[in-house]
Amino acid sequence: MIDKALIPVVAARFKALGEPTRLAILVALQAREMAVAELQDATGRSQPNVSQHLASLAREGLVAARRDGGHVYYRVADPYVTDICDAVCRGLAARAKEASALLKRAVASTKPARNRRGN
Amino acid sequence: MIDKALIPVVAARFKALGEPTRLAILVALQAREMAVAELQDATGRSQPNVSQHLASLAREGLVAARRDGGHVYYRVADPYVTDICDAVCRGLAARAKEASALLKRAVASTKPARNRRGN
DNA sequence: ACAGCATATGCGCATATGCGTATAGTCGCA
DNA sequence: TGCGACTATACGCATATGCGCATATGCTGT
Repeated sequence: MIDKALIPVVAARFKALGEPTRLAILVALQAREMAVAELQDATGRSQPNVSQHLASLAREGLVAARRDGGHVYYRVADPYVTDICDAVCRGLAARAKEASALLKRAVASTKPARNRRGN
Repeated sequence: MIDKALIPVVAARFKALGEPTRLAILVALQAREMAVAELQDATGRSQPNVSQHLASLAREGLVAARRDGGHVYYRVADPYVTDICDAVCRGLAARAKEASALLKRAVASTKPARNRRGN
Protein backbone atom coordinates (compact mmCIF):
# COMPACT_ATOMS: atom_id res chain seq x y z
CA MET A 1 0.00 0.00 0.00
CA ILE A 2 2.24 2.84 1.23
CA ASP A 3 5.89 2.72 2.05
CA LYS A 4 6.47 3.44 5.70
CA ALA A 5 8.90 6.24 4.94
CA LEU A 6 6.30 8.05 2.87
CA ILE A 7 3.68 8.16 5.58
CA PRO A 8 4.44 11.72 6.70
CA VAL A 9 4.45 12.94 3.11
CA VAL A 10 1.14 11.31 2.28
CA ALA A 11 -0.36 12.50 5.55
CA ALA A 12 0.64 16.06 4.72
CA ARG A 13 -1.27 15.82 1.49
CA PHE A 14 -4.36 14.46 3.23
CA LYS A 15 -4.05 17.20 5.79
CA ALA A 16 -4.12 19.80 3.03
CA LEU A 17 -7.33 18.23 1.74
CA GLY A 18 -8.82 17.88 5.20
CA GLU A 19 -9.98 21.42 5.66
CA PRO A 20 -13.41 22.54 4.42
CA THR A 21 -12.30 25.86 2.99
CA ARG A 22 -9.39 24.33 1.11
CA LEU A 23 -11.59 21.55 -0.21
CA ALA A 24 -14.17 24.11 -1.29
CA ILE A 25 -11.46 25.95 -3.19
CA LEU A 26 -10.43 22.78 -4.98
CA VAL A 27 -14.03 21.98 -5.82
CA ALA A 28 -14.53 25.43 -7.27
CA LEU A 29 -11.31 25.18 -9.27
CA GLN A 30 -12.46 21.86 -10.69
CA ALA A 31 -14.77 23.79 -13.03
CA ARG A 32 -12.21 26.34 -14.26
CA GLU A 33 -9.26 28.40 -13.16
CA MET A 34 -10.24 31.31 -10.94
CA ALA A 35 -8.79 34.49 -9.48
CA VAL A 36 -8.49 34.97 -5.74
CA ALA A 37 -11.45 37.33 -5.59
CA GLU A 38 -13.66 34.74 -7.28
CA LEU A 39 -12.57 32.09 -4.81
CA GLN A 40 -13.24 34.50 -2.01
CA ASP A 41 -16.76 34.79 -3.32
CA ALA A 42 -17.10 31.03 -3.77
CA THR A 43 -16.01 30.23 -0.24
CA GLY A 44 -17.37 33.18 1.70
CA ARG A 45 -14.04 33.67 3.49
CA SER A 46 -11.93 36.78 3.76
CA GLN A 47 -9.41 37.54 1.05
CA PRO A 48 -6.35 36.99 3.26
CA ASN A 49 -7.73 33.69 4.43
CA VAL A 50 -8.26 32.50 0.88
CA SER A 51 -4.72 33.55 0.01
CA GLN A 52 -3.37 31.61 2.96
CA HIS A 53 -5.21 28.45 2.01
CA LEU A 54 -4.08 28.83 -1.58
CA ALA A 55 -0.53 29.05 -0.33
CA SER A 56 -1.01 25.80 1.60
CA LEU A 57 -2.43 24.07 -1.44
CA ALA A 58 0.36 25.38 -3.64
CA ARG A 59 2.99 24.13 -1.19
CA GLU A 60 1.49 20.67 -1.60
CA GLY A 61 1.45 21.05 -5.35
CA LEU A 62 -2.31 20.72 -5.48
CA VAL A 63 -2.84 24.06 -7.19
CA ALA A 64 -0.69 26.29 -9.40
CA ALA A 65 -0.83 30.02 -10.02
CA ARG A 66 -0.67 32.05 -13.19
CA ARG A 67 -0.31 35.80 -13.20
CA ASP A 68 -2.33 37.85 -15.70
CA GLY A 69 -2.13 41.59 -15.22
CA GLY A 70 -3.41 42.53 -11.84
CA HIS A 71 -5.01 39.13 -11.27
CA VAL A 72 -3.59 35.80 -10.19
CA TYR A 73 -5.42 32.79 -11.56
CA TYR A 74 -5.24 29.48 -9.74
CA ARG A 75 -5.88 26.07 -11.22
CA VAL A 76 -5.81 22.47 -10.00
CA ALA A 77 -2.29 21.17 -10.52
CA ASP A 78 -2.73 17.53 -9.50
CA PRO A 79 -4.82 15.59 -12.03
CA TYR A 80 -5.50 12.85 -9.49
CA VAL A 81 -7.46 15.08 -7.13
CA THR A 82 -10.67 14.03 -8.82
CA ASP A 83 -9.81 10.36 -8.42
CA ILE A 84 -9.01 10.84 -4.75
CA CYS A 85 -12.29 12.57 -4.06
CA ASP A 86 -14.23 9.98 -6.02
CA ALA A 87 -12.73 7.17 -3.98
CA VAL A 88 -13.58 8.96 -0.74
CA CYS A 89 -17.11 9.53 -1.91
CA ARG A 90 -17.54 5.87 -2.82
CA GLY A 91 -16.54 4.95 0.70
CA LEU A 92 -18.94 7.48 2.17
CA ALA A 93 -21.74 6.25 -0.03
CA ALA A 94 -21.17 2.67 1.03
CA ARG A 95 -21.15 3.72 4.66
CA ALA A 96 -24.33 5.76 4.24
CA LYS A 97 -26.07 2.89 2.52
CA GLU A 98 -25.16 0.55 5.32
CA ALA A 99 -26.27 3.02 7.98
CA SER A 100 -29.61 3.56 6.28
CA ALA A 101 -30.17 -0.19 6.05
CA LEU A 102 -29.50 -0.51 9.76
CA LEU A 103 -31.91 2.32 10.51
CA LYS A 104 -34.58 0.75 8.39
CA ARG A 105 -34.30 -2.52 10.24
CA ALA A 106 -34.29 -0.75 13.60
CA VAL A 107 -37.46 1.13 12.72
CA ALA A 108 -39.08 -2.06 11.45
CA SER A 109 -38.43 -3.84 14.74
CA THR A 110 -39.62 -0.83 16.78
CA LYS A 111 -42.92 -0.53 15.00
CA PRO A 112 -43.87 -4.19 15.31
CA ALA A 113 -45.49 -4.07 11.88
CA ARG A 114 -49.12 -4.75 11.30
CA ASN A 115 -50.36 -7.85 9.58
CA ARG A 116 -47.32 -9.76 10.59
CA ARG A 117 -47.00 -12.67 13.01
CA GLY A 118 -44.40 -13.63 15.54
CA ASN A 119 -43.07 -10.60 17.37
CA MET B 1 -16.90 16.36 -8.44
CA ILE B 2 -18.25 16.85 -4.93
CA ASP B 3 -21.58 18.26 -3.92
CA LYS B 4 -21.12 21.49 -2.02
CA ALA B 5 -23.16 20.23 0.92
CA LEU B 6 -20.86 17.24 1.34
CA ILE B 7 -17.68 19.28 1.62
CA PRO B 8 -17.55 19.22 5.44
CA VAL B 9 -18.19 15.48 5.47
CA VAL B 10 -15.51 14.71 2.92
CA ALA B 11 -13.09 17.08 4.64
CA ALA B 12 -13.62 15.25 7.93
CA ARG B 13 -12.62 12.02 6.26
CA PHE B 14 -9.48 13.58 4.79
CA LYS B 15 -8.69 15.04 8.16
CA ALA B 16 -8.85 11.59 9.71
CA LEU B 17 -6.36 10.39 7.10
CA GLY B 18 -4.15 13.45 7.46
CA GLU B 19 -2.34 12.45 10.60
CA PRO B 20 0.84 10.33 10.43
CA THR B 21 -0.02 8.05 13.36
CA ARG B 22 -3.51 7.33 12.07
CA LEU B 23 -2.20 6.71 8.59
CA ALA B 24 0.44 4.38 10.00
CA ILE B 25 -2.30 2.46 11.78
CA LEU B 26 -4.25 2.07 8.55
CA VAL B 27 -1.15 0.95 6.71
CA ALA B 28 -0.44 -1.66 9.36
CA LEU B 29 -4.03 -2.87 9.28
CA GLN B 30 -3.84 -3.23 5.53
CA ALA B 31 -1.89 -6.45 6.05
CA ARG B 32 -4.19 -8.02 8.63
CA GLU B 33 -6.39 -7.20 11.58
CA MET B 34 -4.47 -6.35 14.70
CA ALA B 35 -4.96 -5.82 18.42
CA VAL B 36 -4.26 -2.48 20.06
CA ALA B 37 -1.02 -3.67 21.58
CA GLU B 38 0.27 -4.72 18.19
CA LEU B 39 -0.62 -1.35 16.71
CA GLN B 40 1.09 0.30 19.63
CA ASP B 41 4.18 -1.63 18.66
CA ALA B 42 3.78 -0.81 14.97
CA THR B 43 3.45 2.91 15.55
CA GLY B 44 5.73 3.45 18.52
CA ARG B 45 3.09 5.51 20.29
CA SER B 46 1.66 5.08 23.77
CA GLN B 47 -1.28 2.74 24.22
CA PRO B 48 -3.78 5.47 25.11
CA ASN B 49 -2.74 7.48 22.10
CA VAL B 50 -3.28 4.52 19.80
CA SER B 51 -6.70 3.97 21.34
CA GLN B 52 -7.62 7.59 20.76
CA HIS B 53 -6.60 7.47 17.14
CA LEU B 54 -8.49 4.23 16.68
CA ALA B 55 -11.56 5.91 18.10
CA SER B 56 -11.18 8.73 15.56
CA LEU B 57 -10.82 6.27 12.71
CA ALA B 58 -13.80 4.28 13.93
CA ARG B 59 -15.94 7.42 14.12
CA GLU B 60 -15.18 7.99 10.46
CA GLY B 61 -15.99 4.38 9.64
CA LEU B 62 -12.47 3.73 8.43
CA VAL B 63 -11.84 0.90 10.89
CA ALA B 64 -14.04 -1.53 12.80
CA ALA B 65 -13.45 -3.41 16.02
CA ARG B 66 -14.00 -7.03 16.99
CA ARG B 67 -13.69 -8.28 20.53
CA ASP B 68 -12.04 -11.64 21.15
CA GLY B 69 -11.43 -12.51 24.76
CA GLY B 70 -9.23 -9.94 26.36
CA HIS B 71 -8.19 -8.47 23.02
CA VAL B 72 -9.87 -6.04 20.66
CA TYR B 73 -8.97 -6.58 17.04
CA TYR B 74 -9.25 -3.72 14.58
CA ARG B 75 -9.56 -4.02 10.82
CA VAL B 76 -9.93 -1.65 7.88
CA ALA B 77 -13.64 -1.08 7.33
CA ASP B 78 -13.57 1.04 4.18
CA PRO B 79 -12.50 -0.98 1.12
CA TYR B 80 -11.70 2.20 -0.79
CA VAL B 81 -8.90 3.27 1.51
CA THR B 82 -6.40 1.53 -0.73
CA ASP B 83 -7.75 3.31 -3.81
CA ILE B 84 -7.55 6.65 -2.07
CA CYS B 85 -3.96 6.16 -1.04
CA ASP B 86 -3.00 4.91 -4.48
CA ALA B 87 -4.43 8.02 -6.11
CA VAL B 88 -2.56 10.25 -3.69
CA CYS B 89 0.66 8.37 -4.36
CA ARG B 90 0.23 8.73 -8.10
CA GLY B 91 -0.06 12.46 -7.65
CA LEU B 92 3.03 12.56 -5.45
CA ALA B 93 4.98 10.47 -7.92
CA ALA B 94 4.06 12.79 -10.76
CA ARG B 95 5.09 15.77 -8.71
CA ALA B 96 8.39 14.17 -7.72
CA LYS B 97 9.17 13.27 -11.30
CA GLU B 98 8.53 16.82 -12.39
CA ALA B 99 10.69 18.22 -9.61
CA SER B 100 13.56 15.91 -10.43
CA ALA B 101 13.39 16.88 -14.08
CA LEU B 102 13.58 20.54 -13.11
CA LEU B 103 16.55 19.86 -10.88
CA LYS B 104 18.35 18.00 -13.62
CA ARG B 105 17.93 20.89 -16.01
CA ALA B 106 19.06 23.36 -13.36
CA VAL B 107 22.22 21.37 -12.70
CA ALA B 108 22.87 21.03 -16.42
CA SER B 109 22.74 24.77 -16.92
CA THR B 110 24.91 25.41 -13.85
CA LYS B 111 27.68 23.11 -15.01
CA PRO B 112 27.87 24.56 -18.51
CA ALA B 113 28.78 21.15 -19.94
CA ARG B 114 32.06 20.29 -21.58
CA ASN B 115 32.37 19.61 -25.29
CA ARG B 116 29.30 21.59 -26.05
CA ARG B 117 28.89 24.84 -27.94
CA GLY B 118 26.67 27.81 -27.42
CA ASN B 119 26.28 28.49 -23.73
C1' DA C 1 5.52 59.25 -10.14
C1' DC C 2 0.99 58.58 -8.21
C1' DA C 3 -3.39 56.52 -7.41
C1' DG C 4 -6.00 52.46 -7.08
C1' DC C 5 -7.22 47.70 -7.48
C1' DA C 6 -5.67 42.79 -6.59
C1' DT C 7 -3.05 39.79 -3.90
C1' DA C 8 0.28 38.38 -0.23
C1' DT C 9 2.20 38.59 4.39
C1' DG C 10 2.65 39.75 9.49
C1' DC C 11 0.40 39.61 13.79
C1' DG C 12 -2.52 38.33 17.63
C1' DC C 13 -6.19 35.56 19.32
C1' DA C 14 -9.31 31.65 20.11
C1' DT C 15 -9.78 27.04 19.41
C1' DA C 16 -8.41 22.43 18.03
C1' DT C 17 -5.38 18.69 18.29
C1' DG C 18 -1.81 15.33 19.52
C1' DC C 19 0.56 13.57 23.36
C1' DG C 20 1.65 11.35 27.93
C1' DT C 21 0.28 10.26 32.71
C1' DA C 22 -3.07 8.65 35.63
C1' DT C 23 -7.18 6.18 36.12
C1' DA C 24 -11.33 3.58 35.07
C1' DG C 25 -13.60 -0.14 32.69
C1' DT C 26 -13.73 -5.05 30.69
C1' DC C 27 -12.69 -9.73 30.26
C1' DG C 28 -10.65 -14.34 31.38
C1' DC C 29 -9.01 -17.17 34.88
C1' DA C 30 -7.86 -19.13 39.46
C1' DT D 1 -14.84 -13.04 43.87
C1' DG D 2 -10.19 -11.29 43.46
C1' DC D 3 -6.30 -10.71 40.30
C1' DG D 4 -3.92 -9.57 36.20
C1' DA D 5 -3.80 -8.48 31.24
C1' DC D 6 -5.84 -5.54 27.74
C1' DT D 7 -8.19 -1.49 26.34
C1' DA D 8 -10.80 2.95 26.93
C1' DT D 9 -11.48 7.42 29.05
C1' DA D 10 -10.27 11.73 31.82
C1' DC D 11 -7.24 15.39 32.36
C1' DG D 12 -3.65 18.78 31.56
C1' DC D 13 -0.20 20.67 28.66
C1' DA D 14 2.30 22.29 24.52
C1' DT D 15 1.81 23.16 19.96
C1' DA D 16 -0.63 23.76 15.63
C1' DT D 17 -4.09 25.85 13.02
C1' DG D 18 -7.82 28.78 11.20
C1' DC D 19 -9.40 33.31 11.34
C1' DG D 20 -9.74 38.51 10.83
C1' DC D 21 -7.46 42.91 10.90
C1' DA D 22 -3.87 45.74 9.44
C1' DT D 23 -0.42 46.38 6.23
C1' DA D 24 2.99 45.38 2.62
C1' DT D 25 3.80 44.22 -2.20
C1' DG D 26 2.83 44.04 -7.12
C1' DC D 27 0.73 45.54 -11.34
C1' DT D 28 -1.95 48.91 -14.35
C1' DG D 29 -3.39 53.06 -16.06
C1' DT D 30 -3.18 58.07 -15.76
